[in-house]
Amino acid sequence: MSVLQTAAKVLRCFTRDRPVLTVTEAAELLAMPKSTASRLLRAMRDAGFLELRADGRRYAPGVMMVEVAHLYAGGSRLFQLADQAVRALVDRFGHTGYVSTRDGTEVIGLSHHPGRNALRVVNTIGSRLAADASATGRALLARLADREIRALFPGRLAPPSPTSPQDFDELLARIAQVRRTGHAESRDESNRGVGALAVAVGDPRTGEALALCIAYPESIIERLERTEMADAMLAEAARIAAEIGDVSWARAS
Amino acid sequence: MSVLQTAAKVLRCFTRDRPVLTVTEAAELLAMPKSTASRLLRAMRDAGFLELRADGRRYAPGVMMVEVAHLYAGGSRLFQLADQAVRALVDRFGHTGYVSTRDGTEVIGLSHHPGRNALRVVNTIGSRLAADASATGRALLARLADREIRALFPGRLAPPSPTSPQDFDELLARIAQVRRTGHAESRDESNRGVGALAVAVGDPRTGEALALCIAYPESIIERLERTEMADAMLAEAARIAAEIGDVSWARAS
DNA sequence: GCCGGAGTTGCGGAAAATGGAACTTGCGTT
DNA sequence: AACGCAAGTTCCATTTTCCGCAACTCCGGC
Repeated sequence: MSVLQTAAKVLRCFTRDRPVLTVTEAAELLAMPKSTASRLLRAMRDAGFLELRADGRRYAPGVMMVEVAHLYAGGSRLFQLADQAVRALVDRFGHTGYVSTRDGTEVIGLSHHPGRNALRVVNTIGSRLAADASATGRALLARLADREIRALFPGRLAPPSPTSPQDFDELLARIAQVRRTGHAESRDESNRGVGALAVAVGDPRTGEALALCIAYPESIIERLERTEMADAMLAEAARIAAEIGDVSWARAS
Repeated sequence: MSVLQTAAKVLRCFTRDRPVLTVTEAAELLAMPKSTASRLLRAMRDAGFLELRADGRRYAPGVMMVEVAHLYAGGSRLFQLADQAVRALVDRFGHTGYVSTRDGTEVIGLSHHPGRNALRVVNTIGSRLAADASATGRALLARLADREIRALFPGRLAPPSPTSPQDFDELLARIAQVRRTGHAESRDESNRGVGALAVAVGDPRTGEALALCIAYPESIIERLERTEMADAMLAEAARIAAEIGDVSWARAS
């Protein structure tokens, strides 16, 4: 196995709950000799992937990661349009918005625009949610064929709340509804008390797809506002689809 | 030279202007044979550092980078306090705020909070500014001894505007003023028409230091508001210093 | 069908990573 | 102050990977 693979494994050891790593922790987590871990972490630091905290023992991700990550979406016109659209929606409605992408059965936040309301979702960028149990996820899944979706979910679903799809058939039904209405909706699913609307946009040529999402406290939302937001999101998505040249979108809506 | 070093060099090839890389580009930029570049990029993709765009030729940073980058600051209590403080300042004054750190003679944005005003600095996270020619940079430099600052700037300064320090002595003078007042100020320096106030906070035990910064359109700012903001920033910094246990800060103010 | 640029693959020599064990360091205990 | 202990580093022979060259494939344009 190449060093790069191992280095990537090290990076994946970092989590919200474990933002720093010592040599011993890394060695245990990756089941490697301490000597290997010691040299690897040092090499990663020398290369800029990690930095050594001032105590001299704990390693954390390096600034280089921040610099590079920030360019992740730079090459994607789709992302820029999506991000701009979400910003406009946030400005207009005051709720929190974000742009996400799908990776297998999970969705990952790529950008985050806190709104004016009280919703304090700590940090959605870089964190993963189950695709079946979130509006963003179902909006993105709706772009796949049922057959492809089935292939993604071989096992049983693990619904985090009673308002999430409880089994695969319910997931498909919810997704079918997304295809009809153009938008996905969640209430009280991965985050308690939080509702969300999501719309997917994509570039059919590249297969790239992103979801625009607006999240709000379930308690303060009115049906009228929700309808208005869904319409506004669809309008933004249509604008983006036209700009990108996504003809399939026009068909769907 | 280890693969990690080379991989890091590849990652550093990505910029705002070149957000994707082909095998040939990478080979040219890093002066390596195409075969090496080809295998390296593929290995980096297999490990998750890069992803291959749908055209099958262009590589871009991978999602993993976003995930890891987001944890960069998670291990730092100082960063969390600083970010929170900046958010409060942005809420109060409506201008754009950010948190930065210093890397040699440059400062790098770590978090970014767009304000309500019209200032549309596209994206400060992950981008670098000259430390000598920015408020954040001078605020952070002021924590060093003059001797250390001199060691950082061996050559001549390259002031980007007439309001930046034109030579090393002027830089030292501006920094001395930062030490007296506790805050740094810039006008029309790296960004035209933009003014900024910055205050540094740090943990003397670890040596870690960050700058809080508020940026605003130079044209709309009143002297009174600037004073108020500087005071508010100093108050936040003092709160953070107390929380962290930075006694040196108390001495400076 | 040919050309040229872009990217990949096979091969031997060269360089690096690996794991075990011995060694050093830092720290709290007795 | 010596001791024990855990964390981390260094040494070294072995194994694995990497490197650069050159030959090769792939694909679009002419």
